[in-house]
Amino acid sequence: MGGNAGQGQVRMVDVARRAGVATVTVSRVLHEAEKVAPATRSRVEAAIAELGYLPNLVARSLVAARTGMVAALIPTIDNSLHAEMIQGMDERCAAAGLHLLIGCTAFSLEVEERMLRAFLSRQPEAVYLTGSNHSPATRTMLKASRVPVVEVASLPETPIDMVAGYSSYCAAAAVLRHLIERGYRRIGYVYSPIGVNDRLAERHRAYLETLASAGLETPEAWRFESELGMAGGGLALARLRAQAPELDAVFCSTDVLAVGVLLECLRQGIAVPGELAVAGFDDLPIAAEIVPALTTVRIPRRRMGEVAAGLILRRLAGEAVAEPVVDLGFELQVRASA
Amino acid sequence: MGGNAGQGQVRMVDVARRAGVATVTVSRVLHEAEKVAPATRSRVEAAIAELGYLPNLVARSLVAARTGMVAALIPTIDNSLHAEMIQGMDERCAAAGLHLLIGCTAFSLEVEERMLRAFLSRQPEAVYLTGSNHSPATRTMLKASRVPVVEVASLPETPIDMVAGYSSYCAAAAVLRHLIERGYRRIGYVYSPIGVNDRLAERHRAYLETLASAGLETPEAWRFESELGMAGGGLALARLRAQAPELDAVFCSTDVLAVGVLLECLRQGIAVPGELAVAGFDDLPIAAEIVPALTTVRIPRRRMGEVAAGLILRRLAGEAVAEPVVDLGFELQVRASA
DNA sequence: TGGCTTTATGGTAGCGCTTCCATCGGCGAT
DNA sequence: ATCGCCGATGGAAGCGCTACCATAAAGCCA
Repeated sequence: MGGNAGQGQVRMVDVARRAGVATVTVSRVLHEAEKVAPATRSRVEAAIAELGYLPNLVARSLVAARTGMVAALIPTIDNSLHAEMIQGMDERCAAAGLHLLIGCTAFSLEVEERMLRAFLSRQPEAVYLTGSNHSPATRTMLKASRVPVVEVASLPETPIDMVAGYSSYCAAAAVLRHLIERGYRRIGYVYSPIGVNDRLAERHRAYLETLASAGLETPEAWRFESELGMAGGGLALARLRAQAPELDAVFCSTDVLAVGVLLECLRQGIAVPGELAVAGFDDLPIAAEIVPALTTVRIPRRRMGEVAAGLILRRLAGEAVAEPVVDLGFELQVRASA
Repeated sequence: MGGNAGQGQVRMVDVARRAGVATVTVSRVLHEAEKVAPATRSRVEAAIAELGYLPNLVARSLVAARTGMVAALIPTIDNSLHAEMIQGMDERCAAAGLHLLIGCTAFSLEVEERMLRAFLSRQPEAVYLTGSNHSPATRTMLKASRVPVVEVASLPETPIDMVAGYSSYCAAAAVLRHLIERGYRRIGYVYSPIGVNDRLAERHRAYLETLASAGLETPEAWRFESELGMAGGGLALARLRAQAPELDAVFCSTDVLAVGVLLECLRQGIAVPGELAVAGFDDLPIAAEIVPALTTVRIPRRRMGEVAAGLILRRLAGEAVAEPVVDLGFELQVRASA
């Protein structure tokens, strides 16, 4: 028996029969009510209410070739950054009657490809992708499907279609330049495993290049790769203090690590920023609250989702999108920690 | 033009033509490959690959009366608790080939009802609902649709169908009893607006009843309702210290507020737990890291999602679910703050 | 009042796929 | 040699709905 309604389902014919009209009239009441005589319309509406009729969108989608669904692929849902982007996206989409089909790629291009194949089979009207790192097959499928695509969070060199992002490189460089301006010269780097995450790769590059171009050193002993999570930040700090006690500042690839570093400093009684300055990336809500407040860079997470939705909606409305690549920028947040 | 593929779409007939077989044979290669002769099968598979054919799941769903989709309604995605539950749910569902259609109700029963109506039109095979507070119309629709339903996070008195939850009342009571055992007698309460959130309502009740049954007071001046967020917790602490300086402990309806309280204590130099004990609810990752570490109660967020998926999958497999209401319990986490 | 448009409704085809039943060789059993 | 059966394939119907075109009734102008 498992599965949905099936046999018991009320169909449009049932409503039509009850109201004494043809099915096409019921369909019209649903979509172009103004073209139906008031008396007929209310009879149909009554029948709909009495039978508790819900139109079958699967059937409608098949004939109308419009599903009203948008496929979104994100690394994981339980990551506040992506959750907020999707939240912004969903609010705009829901308002336009578009529903989100969400899938998690677990930071794997292969999983992304497999999920995309499955999702495209569902005939979404647009696809939301995270970042700019995608497998060739993913790109091919997307091109072939001719569905509008938005890549969110990066600024790809070769965008698939549309983009709502920011430059991780520039944002990280801005934080690092701030540290340099403040006089810090021995700046360490704490980061989580990069994997296929192009944003983390960019931040890494920004760390190396920005310091190099300022004539500063970046020996390997000043870097530490740690599991993502506050505990990871704490561990990283302990290790860095051991292997590179000369550091006067630490840049973290994300606030989660930075908060871990800050809390470890609190535990060990290391004065921030006196003894060691700390800077993060993302501007999570806790950044402004923690003691000392964290210097970081705010990225427009919610806004990226909203803009992504806007781009899709405009495209679906048939409008040409003049600027398919939108750079939402970032904002340096200078606080007490650096 | 806007919208998905349409005209250019490769259909099953195209594959059939190319492979020199009937469409039904292509369908068989896709679903019951063993019934097709090896030679034919590889010819069809070649045609599929050459044309980049993706089956149209909308059409398949219509005839098979199985969409392979599960509708999930949560308050917001950008809430780590719900995100983790959904993450657990999604992992299990994805493994079984079920895709999640996610909608945000923004803590409104009316929005929930509207979204459910829209989602049910898409013929989901199951519905995931948050909490146990739903409008009568929501319940009616669900019953009429005969779709398996799981309510997650609460233990409803009158479940719609299946449940994967825990008791907010018991969990909050456990934290409060711990505070009482530790000798605290003047226990305040910081909470976020309850609205339609039955879990928050239960915690509130637990606060009043647990203290009362221990013979302790709960004057109104010992409670403070604050916006959700760390800043809200900080504000609440400041207010409570002003209006009720006699408090020796504070219980917070969620760790987010508790962390706000803790950080405000740090800022104001209030000794925790010496001067004031603090306890939270949820056991967010930061609870174990913050200084002092937060005493709280861990709820099985990810597990609830997994169990919810398990219940749905068993039901869809046609198995009778003997225990449709699963209580996942909770774990008191005693740490330094109380 | 006739010929015209306008408004309200219905009939029918078909979206892309799967399900059911029919067909057709070929093979072993009698 | 004949029958029956099975494995492999195809034809056709139809899932529930909407798009398109047809039709009938009602209004409008000269």
